[in-house]
Formats: sequence, C-alpha cells, structure tokens
Amino acid sequence: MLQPDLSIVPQDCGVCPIRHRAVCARCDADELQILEEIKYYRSYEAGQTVIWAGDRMDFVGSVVSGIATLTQTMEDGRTQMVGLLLPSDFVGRPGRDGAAYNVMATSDLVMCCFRKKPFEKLMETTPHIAQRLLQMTLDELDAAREWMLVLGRKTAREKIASLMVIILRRDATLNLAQPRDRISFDLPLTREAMADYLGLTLETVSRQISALKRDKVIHLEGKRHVMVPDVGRLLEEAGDDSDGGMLS
Amino acid sequence: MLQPDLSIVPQDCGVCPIRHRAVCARCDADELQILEEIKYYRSYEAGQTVIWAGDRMDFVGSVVSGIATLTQTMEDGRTQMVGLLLPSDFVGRPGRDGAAYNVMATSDLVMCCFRKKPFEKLMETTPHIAQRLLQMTLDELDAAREWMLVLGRKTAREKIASLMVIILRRDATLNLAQPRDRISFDLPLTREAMADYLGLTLETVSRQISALKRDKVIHLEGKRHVMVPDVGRLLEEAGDDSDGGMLS
DNA sequence: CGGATTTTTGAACGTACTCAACGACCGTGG
DNA sequence: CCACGGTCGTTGAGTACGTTCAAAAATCCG
Repeated sequence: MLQPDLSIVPQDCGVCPIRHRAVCARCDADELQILEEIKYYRSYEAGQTVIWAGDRMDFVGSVVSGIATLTQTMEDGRTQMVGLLLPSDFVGRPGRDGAAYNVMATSDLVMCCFRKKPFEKLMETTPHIAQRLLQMTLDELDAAREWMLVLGRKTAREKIASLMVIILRRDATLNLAQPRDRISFDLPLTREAMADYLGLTLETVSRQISALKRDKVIHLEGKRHVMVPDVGRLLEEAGDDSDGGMLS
Repeated sequence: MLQPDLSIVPQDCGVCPIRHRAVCARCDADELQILEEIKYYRSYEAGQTVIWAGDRMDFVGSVVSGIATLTQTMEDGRTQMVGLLLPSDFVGRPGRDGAAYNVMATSDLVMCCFRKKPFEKLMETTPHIAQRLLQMTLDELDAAREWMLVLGRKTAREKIASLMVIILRRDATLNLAQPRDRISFDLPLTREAMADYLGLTLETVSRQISALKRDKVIHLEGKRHVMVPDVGRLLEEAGDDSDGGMLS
C-alpha cells in the first residue's frame, strides 16, 4: 500500500496522452525507440510521497496523469509549495543526484520514468531532448517568476483569484476548448495545499473563498467544483491587467 | 546620457572576466570565434532601464560587470523583483520576441550582447551553448524556488537576513575566497530595491536592518557596507537550517 | 550652502495570523 | 441503521506583524 505500484503494463509512446507536450515532444520515431528501452511506469496513490528532499534520485520522468506538488519545508514546519506538476510536466534534474524538493502525489498519479544515467547519456547525443527540456525549463522559470509577484505583492483575495486563473489557464491549454463564459473547473488541491501554494494559512484561504462566493465572483458546487460566471471579473480580482489572451 | 554608450572597445573573449562562468563557458576556441563575430558590448549607467517589459528585444546577452534587476509591475504600481543579475548571468530568452520583465541597471553595467537571430541559429548547431544555457536556467529555477519560500513563508527579519545570505553566497562563489569569520560585503541595492525584492515596504526594510544592527547580528559602515561578525548567527536569523556548505 | 534623494524613526491602522470551536462529509464497525 | 472517529472545511474572536502616513535625519552633489 505504501509502495508504489510497479505492476503497470508498459505503454507504447505512440498512444501516450502526453506524447506531444512532454520532454519527448520533439523526438522522432528512432529517438522514441531508445526512450522506450529505458522508460518504465510508476503509479502512486493520492497522498503518497514520491520522493523526499535530499533523497537520492535515480530517475527523472514525466507526469502522465494526475497531479503532483513540489514543496520546501523549514525546520519549524512552515512549508511553501514551489511547483504544481500537471500531466506532461518534468520531474528531476539531470546532472544532480539528490532531490531538491519534496515531491508528493496530490491525486492518484502515473509517472513515466527514465533511469537517470541512461537518460543523461541520451541527452548528450539527442539534441531534441535537451532542446525541449530547455524550453520547458524556461517556461517553468517564467511561471515561478509570475508566482513571485503573487507571493510578494498580492493580497489574500488576489492570491486566491490568481490561483483560480492559473488553474483555468492550465485547464484550457491542456484540455479541450471551453465555452466562452460560464467556465467551471475543479480545485485540485485541499485548502491546506492551496495555503502552502499561496503563502497563507488555510483559514485565510477558506475565508477568502467564502468571500468570493458571497460577492458572486465564483459559485461553488460542493467544496471543490468552482463555476465562474464572469471570467473577466475573476481576472480583475486577480489583479491581472492582461484580460485578453486565451480567454477572450 | 539616456542612450547606452556604444563606444566600447570590443574585448577579446580570452581575457573576459566571465569567460568560464557565462553561457559561453563550455565553448572551445572555434566556437568562441563564431561568438566573437556576433557579439558587441553595451554599457548602461546606474538607474538606466535596459529594456521594458513587452518591448521587442533583438538581443540576448550576459552581464559582464555591474548589477541588473528583473522586475514585474502591476497596474497600480506594486512591483516585485523576480531576478537579480550578477556578472555572468544571462539576459533574454532565445525563441521569444518580447521582453517578459523590466530590466534595470542597478549599478553601472556592462553587457556582452549577441544579436538574437544569429545566436538562436548558433544554439542549434552548437550543443555546448544550449547545454550551458540549460544548466544556468536550471540554477535560476532553483534560485527562484528558494525565493518563493522567502516570499511566502519568512518573516520580515528572516527575509532581510536571507537577502544578506544570498549576497554573501554569490560574493563567495564569484569573488575570491573570504576569511572564515568577519565577512563583509556591500549591499548592491537601495532600501527600496530590497523591499521590491523581499515583498516588503522600504520602511520595514529599514526597520529590520536597524533591528539586526541593534542586536549585533550585523554591523554597518555607512548605509551600504555590512560586516557580519558571526555568519552562523546570520544563517540562523535567515531560518536556513543548512548552516554548513561553503561558509564553514 | 541649498535642494534633491535616500534613509530612519514614530504613531495609528488594517490585513492576515493564531487559537478555538463547530460543521460537513465519509468510511468503518457495532 | 446510527454511532463513531477521522479528515477536511468553515467561522469567530483577539492578536500581531507589517503597512500607511507623516516627519525628521542623513547623505549626496550641484
């Protein structure tokens, strides 16, 4: 129960749902074949720890399905989420032995793993992989920097709205197109996880979600499902000036 | 006065002070020669804006000397620093036309610029450059994530101490080795810039620096020069558990 | 010196935190 | 079936930390 389930039937890269978004996105058929040889699948249950910060890490890999988080913890227990990993996101750093952060499965999670040594060697001979990894890392750096603005300068209400906008955006790019207005989505995190993401307490998160509901910015169905009657309004609440983009 | 000074005598890469740390670190003599052809130097005065977020950017480059900052601004003026660029750090993103952030020269600044198009083409044919850029981007991502912990979870006092630890560390790796204790350094930022970095107001920055001085954690000479009688103590104040590392 | 800029310090305020209790939901077992 | 415990979420009251507004002090440079 506490061990990852290793009895997953290996899947063909050709039918992989993240084939064209993950680190292997640019690989051609030959390159995929080499990857097939060093890859294996692992699945984790919701709540399980994938790896602890500081532990030796003998693999890197991609999230195939489910959601994982990267967190950092101080001695006294204060924790800050530093990454939210959705399908196609990459985990691990080639050229480093230990994990820098805690990686936790927030939902049931399936990962496509590559043994680290062979992967590193492959990276040297296969520019397509390194190129794609650079692109993905630059995107993550941008996301981290946007998050620094949220953490450093936004109010609690703006932080909650910003989180919802981020989830909305990632849903929009990942899934199919959504109807223009009346967009809805599921919060993939508990109140506590949201608090760790936003640098707040879970009580403040709860209060601000209630406030947004009271002010008709959002509408809740159950604890997790959010309906947004007016996306523009939510963007205003988030303090994002760029109201255009993919949601117009 | 407001235009960058372009009348800099081109320098030989062989004598470049950041030769072995910048994006060109892994290049061999042949590769350097190609770089020499597309590079040029630019210098900026303290306080000048190198580029505004959203503006077209026709170059990428490295900081040769001086200090630059990356900042993000909200409509109402709240600003958050998202990057502190020291010599050898890379500016710009290959494959993107517009600047994502404001880049400002905090001190007098010299940059080694590469025209973007030729640089991008060079990256495809020269694995050494892409490899080094990936490495540097991963390092920046780590730094950004460490900063997320500072912004999200640390107190004002811890934030100030953390900033000093970061400057200390970067000084230590950049410059020569320092004496074990009694380390000293210059704050490269105004109180306001520190506030933008730390997600605080400049008044709070000033108060906390005064408090650290009153408590003998630091000793000030003038406004900018800081002496640290006990580095371990400063690390404690920063909330960093890892007291070992390069400073022991 | 005079004027602008940066920094320090003070007093009052407000947002988010802390501590605490309560409520909703869910699976388990009597 | 309902009582029970556990997890997750909500709400309340009081507090603390950092902000805001204001003024004075220090520094820089003409």
